[in-house]
Amino acid sequence: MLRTHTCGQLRSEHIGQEVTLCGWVESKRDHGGSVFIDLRDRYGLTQVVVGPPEADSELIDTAGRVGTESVILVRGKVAPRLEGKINDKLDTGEVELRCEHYEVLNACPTPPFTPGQQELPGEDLRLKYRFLDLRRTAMLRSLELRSRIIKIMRDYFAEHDFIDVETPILGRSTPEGARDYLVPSRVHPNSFYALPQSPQLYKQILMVAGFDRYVQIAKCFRDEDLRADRQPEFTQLDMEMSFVDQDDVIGMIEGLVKRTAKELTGEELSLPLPRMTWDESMRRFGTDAPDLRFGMEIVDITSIAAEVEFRVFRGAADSGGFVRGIRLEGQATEFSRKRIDELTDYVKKDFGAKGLAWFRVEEDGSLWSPTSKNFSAEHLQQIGAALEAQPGDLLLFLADTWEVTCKGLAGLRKRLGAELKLYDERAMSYSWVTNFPMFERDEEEQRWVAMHHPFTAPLPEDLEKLASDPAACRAQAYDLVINGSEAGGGTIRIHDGKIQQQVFELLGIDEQTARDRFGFLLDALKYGAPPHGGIALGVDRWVMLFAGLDNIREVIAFPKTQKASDLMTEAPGEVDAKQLQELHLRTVKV
RNA sequence: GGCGCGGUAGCUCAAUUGGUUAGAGCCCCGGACUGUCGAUCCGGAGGUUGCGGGUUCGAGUCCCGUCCGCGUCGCCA
Repeated sequence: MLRTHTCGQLRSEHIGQEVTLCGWVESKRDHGGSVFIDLRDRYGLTQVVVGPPEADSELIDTAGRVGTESVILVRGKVAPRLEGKINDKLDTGEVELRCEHYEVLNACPTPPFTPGQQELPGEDLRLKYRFLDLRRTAMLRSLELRSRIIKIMRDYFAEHDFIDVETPILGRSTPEGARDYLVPSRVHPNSFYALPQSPQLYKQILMVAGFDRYVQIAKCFRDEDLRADRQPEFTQLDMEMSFVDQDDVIGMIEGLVKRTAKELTGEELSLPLPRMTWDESMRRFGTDAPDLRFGMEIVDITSIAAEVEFRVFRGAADSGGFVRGIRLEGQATEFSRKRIDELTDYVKKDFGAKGLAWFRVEEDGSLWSPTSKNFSAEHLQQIGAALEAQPGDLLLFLADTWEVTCKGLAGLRKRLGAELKLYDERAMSYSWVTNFPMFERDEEEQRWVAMHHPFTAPLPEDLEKLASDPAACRAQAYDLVINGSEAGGGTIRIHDGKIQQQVFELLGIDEQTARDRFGFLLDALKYGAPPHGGIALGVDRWVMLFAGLDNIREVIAFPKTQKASDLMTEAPGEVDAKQLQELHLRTVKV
């Protein structure tokens, strides 16, 4: 080692020792007669003093000219800080290193930004110079946290007899689900591998193989548009268990959640975690991933709306739609017309709502709105009562299809919850959403599509609905929700070839197609498949949520931009004509 | 693909209704300084206002196109 200690290590007990430190020049204070250098490495910051009597004027001069972010080595004795000069902002603030020997290991030209600077540079710059950005303490902490979380996960599953198995990255494209990333085959002209969207099929095969408990920290790839919490390549903790039901899988994960919460936040969670069915979640929160850190639940007033004169409400109710609303406690006077117009714009543009109806609750408890003359006093009173309105509240309503009211109100609730700071940002909320529907209707293509994936088992009591009423058929599927974010999702799988066949039929996958695409799985299910199920946890999201961040890129060392490029390596890039030729590919001008 | 925000000095930002030579802080360069820790003081350098076109006597500012970054909807079994 070039060094004897790290920059975060020295304390008063080291006073008098001769030590060598290596690190980056975080900052420099040049007084002419002596120079103070803050030397930084991963472990901390130590003040180095280059001055008399240890250093001669030439050394002082040299040190005074060192550039920020240069890598240097300094040797000297640890000395106490002068009387009253202790820096309690630093762990090493009681001491300093009096430099006797100084070496520049690598000089740094003026960097585009420095890790220690006050204002955070633009994100594009941070991504281009990620090696500088990663020197920032905040990035270091995020990635340390990530490392800790992954270790907790690995330890936990190892203790519970899970086998860590690696599954292939080069696989076969499965047309269901997200868009695949494709890799052309050199050996097989016109054929392509697909990068895994998840190790789903492999882990089921491992269950058939009798592995009983499988786990993997798996990279997954989906060629879909990005979001603040979504990257095209991401990490899942993927697991699968045999001879289990939904409660077994949930119980296993709850143990992990409890341990993680305990180790990271010190919070002692009481299990089991709250559970809610999908139906209930949509009814109360309009989303399958409700943020339970605050209330502001959705209230349905369709039955009242059906009676009123106001056309927007009655029209929605008469045409099979819904009128649902939320209550903003004490916000009547806080929300100007302009602010309400902004919210109206938001629900129109983002969720296709036709408008946003609102009422102010007056001092006497009566409801007022620009449209209140279209309501009888009695109806207004009923609406107020339904939402438990108090004087000073603001009530917001959407009158639309079930779907639009769900999405719009869930959007409003999420946005307003954050804007009005209705919850403690450090608070964590964990819960399960269960009993998802098996199928969704794809109106464009006029067919059923699997809500989770085509291997999801229906609830035993809904088995006959597969044939009679697919829309009402519920699945043995469960999502873990943390702070309104989907932090994981899993299912019990179909282990019966006949039921699998039935699901494929319903999805419009005929026997031949099923055989072509999933023949190996159907074979495996035939040759002695145990009942099995599992879950995949979004590792990046876990880290993001436990770090209290709202952006997944902050917990990934080398993330991609919204257009899926890497600004540092400039991936993706063009390739040589020769490479294309070997792959039997030709590009087309766009 | 839609909607929205942004792009001005190396960095973070400002620039009135379209009007003088596009400013400030930080950084950088030179000088001063025996204790600073956001050092201080003096002086200085630094600009194709993302790119292309248009309107205008005059464009950082208005219009059209385009590229890039961010947010969001669609999308994400």
